[in-house]
Amino acid sequence: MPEAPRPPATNVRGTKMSQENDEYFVPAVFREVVGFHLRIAQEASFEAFGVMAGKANLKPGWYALLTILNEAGSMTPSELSRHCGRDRSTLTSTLKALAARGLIQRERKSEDQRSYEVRLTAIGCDIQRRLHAIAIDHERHLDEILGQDKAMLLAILRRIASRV
Amino acid sequence: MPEAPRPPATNVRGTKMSQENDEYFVPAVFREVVGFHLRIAQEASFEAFGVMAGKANLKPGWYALLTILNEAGSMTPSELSRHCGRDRSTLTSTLKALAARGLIQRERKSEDQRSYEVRLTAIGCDIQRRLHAIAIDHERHLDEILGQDKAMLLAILRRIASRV
DNA sequence: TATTGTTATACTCTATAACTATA
DNA sequence: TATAGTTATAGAGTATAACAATA
Repeated sequence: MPEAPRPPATNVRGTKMSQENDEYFVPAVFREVVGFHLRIAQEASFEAFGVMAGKANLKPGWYALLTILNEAGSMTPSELSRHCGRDRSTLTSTLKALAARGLIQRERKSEDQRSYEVRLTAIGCDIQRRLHAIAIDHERHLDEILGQDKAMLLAILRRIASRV
Repeated sequence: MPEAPRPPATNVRGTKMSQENDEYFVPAVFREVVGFHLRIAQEASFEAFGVMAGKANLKPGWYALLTILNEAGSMTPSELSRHCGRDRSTLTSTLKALAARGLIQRERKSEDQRSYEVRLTAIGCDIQRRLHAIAIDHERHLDEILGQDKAMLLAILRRIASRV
């Protein structure tokens, strides 16, 4: 099924290639492969967001957590981990860092002494807002790239995520 | 910009949620965010491939390398790294493992004693074929999900990757 | 000087298993 | 016994910097 060998490309992703239409390098075998293009597009998008956040000295990895908290008001770490789709244990160190920097506050639950509610502090709200502004900016950029196709892209991606 | 707080969801990705149309959990704020859905779709697709490869006791991470080598015939590690869009140093340990298992062979270049050509052995070709069969299978599954929309999705993803 | 492959090192993100303190 | 949060540990996957050999 792999295509015939090709003259060795001397190119890198991001470099214009004379034989291709794409502006980034794609090994011939992967040209029509959905998973490949999904990965490249996802990496490009995430990196662009990360660069913008980095310029503002903000951790891109905080964005999802802070935003979910901002939306929910408060939540336990276990609830948060379910909202992120990641294991509880992966949140501990991040929550610790967020607390140490005063972005979140923890409050023991009276009904269940094992657990506690996490909520944003004023600083946390501010940082969330700044990250969100970057995300909005990034999304606007994607909107420009996507034009009329955004709704269709989202529908297709949802279909992949729920049925694959 | 974030929407109003919602009742805390008790759900996890993959679980049906009564209030949503999606079959997996999506925090309200991220519902129309391209980057979020890109990530979820990419993870789902990659994981599905990984599960299939795992069942055959094959490392999904080998697929790209072996397939590029199969296509090109032979290549130096530096060339390979450029084709993958990763730093040279990230390939060393994988190439070592592939050589140790007899999937690739290395041959010193006469013109440049610093470098060598990597090519698949018969075993390497076989493993590549098996991984490729899984990839084809996976792609067929995606084709079923995508139907007529595949070409459009690929075009949109290429646009994101090259312009973001 | 520049490049190739390698090493050392580190950082991010993720997971599992076991621990503790509660329930 | 079961659950919430934590810890220890590990494994991908990636990157940068520096080194030896060679160009």
